[in-house]
Amino acid sequence: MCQTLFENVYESSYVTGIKALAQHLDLSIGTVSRALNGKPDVKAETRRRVLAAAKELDYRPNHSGRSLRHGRTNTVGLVLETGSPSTLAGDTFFMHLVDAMQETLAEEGLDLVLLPCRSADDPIEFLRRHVTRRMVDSIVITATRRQDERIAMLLEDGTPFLALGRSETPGAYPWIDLDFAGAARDSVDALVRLGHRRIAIAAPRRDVNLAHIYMEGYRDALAAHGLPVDEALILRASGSENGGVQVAEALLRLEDRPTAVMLGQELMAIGLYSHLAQVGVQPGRDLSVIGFRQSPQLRFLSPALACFALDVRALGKEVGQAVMALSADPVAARGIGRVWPLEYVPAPSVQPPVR
Amino acid sequence: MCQTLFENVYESSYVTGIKALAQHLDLSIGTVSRALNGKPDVKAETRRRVLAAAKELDYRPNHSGRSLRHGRTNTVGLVLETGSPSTLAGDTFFMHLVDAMQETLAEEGLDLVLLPCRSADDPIEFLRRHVTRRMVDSIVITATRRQDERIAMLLEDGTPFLALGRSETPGAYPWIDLDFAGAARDSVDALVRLGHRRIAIAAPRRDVNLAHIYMEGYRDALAAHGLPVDEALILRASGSENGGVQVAEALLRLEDRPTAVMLGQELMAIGLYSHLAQVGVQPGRDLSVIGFRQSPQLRFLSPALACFALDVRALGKEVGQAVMALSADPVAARGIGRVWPLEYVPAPSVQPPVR
DNA sequence: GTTCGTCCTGTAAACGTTTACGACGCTACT
DNA sequence: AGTAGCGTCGTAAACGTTTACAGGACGAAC
Repeated sequence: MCQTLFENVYESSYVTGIKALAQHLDLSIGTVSRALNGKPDVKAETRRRVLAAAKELDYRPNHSGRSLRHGRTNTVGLVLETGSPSTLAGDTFFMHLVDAMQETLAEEGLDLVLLPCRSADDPIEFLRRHVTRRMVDSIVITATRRQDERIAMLLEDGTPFLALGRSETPGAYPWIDLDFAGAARDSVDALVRLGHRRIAIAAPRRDVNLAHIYMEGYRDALAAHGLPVDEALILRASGSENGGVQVAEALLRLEDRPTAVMLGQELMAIGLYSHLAQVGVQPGRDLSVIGFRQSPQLRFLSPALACFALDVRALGKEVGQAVMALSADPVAARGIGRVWPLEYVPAPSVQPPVR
Repeated sequence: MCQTLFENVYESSYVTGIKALAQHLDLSIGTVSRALNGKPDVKAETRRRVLAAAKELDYRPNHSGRSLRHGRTNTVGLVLETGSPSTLAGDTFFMHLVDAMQETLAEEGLDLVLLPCRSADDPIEFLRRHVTRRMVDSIVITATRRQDERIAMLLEDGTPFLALGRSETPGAYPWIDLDFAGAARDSVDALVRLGHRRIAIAAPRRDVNLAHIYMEGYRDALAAHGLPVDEALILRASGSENGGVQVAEALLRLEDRPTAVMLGQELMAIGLYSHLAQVGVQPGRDLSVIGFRQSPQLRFLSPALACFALDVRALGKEVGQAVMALSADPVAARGIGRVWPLEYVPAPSVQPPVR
């Protein structure tokens, strides 16, 4: 029976993949495929045999073949920028986010791969190469800029994508971002409630998006409390530890020193604490400090730093679901725009000002 | 001319990929492919036209199709464990390593993708799914264990792989690892030279490989100096900041307190410093401390921590080259086993013991 | 004028899957 | 008895590429 298959045995000396399975079972590859994929029109006994043989021969379907046949790869890519110290990269926060994302995606049989984009790479060319008609069928971009050409490119290209971070690039696209404005507002509220009036703020350079929104929340909150905005109290520095040092230096140089400072990046606190310690200024007592995101690296600052907590795993799941919605209904997904809440966590670094 | 192509135009209303290019140019897809891939047997004028049209139509070859045709994907995967605080994940060190790796791989037209393996995943099943006959044609595993079943599986499977970290799993396979033994030796040497005799050591749990080698270097170096090994000075704790706290507590509990401690994980220093500060013990003066790897998170410790520096980018390039050697000559590559040097960086946290 | 070579191009098979379709045997109904 | 239906399975096309091979045009050499 089934001579064609025996012919194949003699034609190609070494067969592989599903064909080998079919030969071994003396079935057609079509039937084997159907059995493996749970299609209804296959006898229970046959399916059992196929599954057993697949396990025995350690059959694993070729990803390229499968992707080529369906129009999709069942893989979503998350591009992260190596080299440049972005908000997300090089952070346990990020690892947990990815972990939770993957958990959600796995439920739908989707894989997640991280695409490291070198700082030397052109981010546009990088996306072109990877995304469209390539390894992944949808993509998550991180560390969005206020003007982000990647978004314009992806929109034009029609590639399903999700932005982790807002942007002012025109067009409707799905994004999820942290509530920077809310964090700024809550910071101001907490400080004003304790009696602070002169509140400094530090944020990274202008081109990164969060700085802009964080600033806006700061101004709005001050206005809501009827307080003036003193431009001298608005400090610019990089978001790294070194930026914190610069902020501390700038603060101490001010003639009418503020009684509190809020930091728009979590790592700044480390440099700030360090420099304050050198000059004998104690956080909390001499200067109230509110950081940004909770981070394991901040847990050992003394006195403990007031900052904002968020449920990373829940965020990761939300991101994962948004990505899946992307594939399911690209049009509807374009309406997704979600601000993820940050919860203020009081700590001794914030105290009433000394008069 | 060329009626078959015109037939295609009317048959399928919407064509895509190289076929669309061919139609647009009124050429066969074979010729177009040859022109794009720089094959010699194509007229210069034709090649020019094809290249121009490819750019105009923004043609990007389908990865699945290409991979299916060649037996390879031109992609190497690096699996990193999310969730668990590994040596590499969640670290700017790691990002720089990836950056340098990618730079090297890009020269040969290879892509690098990061495969996040959830802590909940079975690492073996994860590898099976991704590596063999799938998205990547070679793989880099990180955070090797002393007994690592992944290595055994990959060896048996025949998948080209590189281990970032040694293992005692039998078999010849390529690996690159940091010189933990050398770091331990140099630490002991530096401390003994200053007059320290009772030197404590802290390292993570036994199952991770580096701890074992680090310990061995410690014992050997002590023996070389004719010093006894006091088992009470060998401390076990996790490699995290919390581990450092535990180490500090254990140190202070010892009846005959050592004058120095060496830490097998860079993050430990943070917790250690923090706890020492709480009880008024000053690093350097009261207890000399040598950390492990340099890390931006340690830069703001005071007094500055003595630790070990390494050229991350050079290491990344070495890893990249090793991966390429893997594909070129799998047999020869199995001999690769490289210990990457660590350079001792003195700092005020190490001083002569007070008598 | 035939033959040979060179240059260029088209043809078609192949990579490993999935799936629409048809074929076959069997049961059960009219 | 004929046929409709169902269950099961094989066949073959298709996904987008690459490439071995063949073939056509053309010029040069005999």
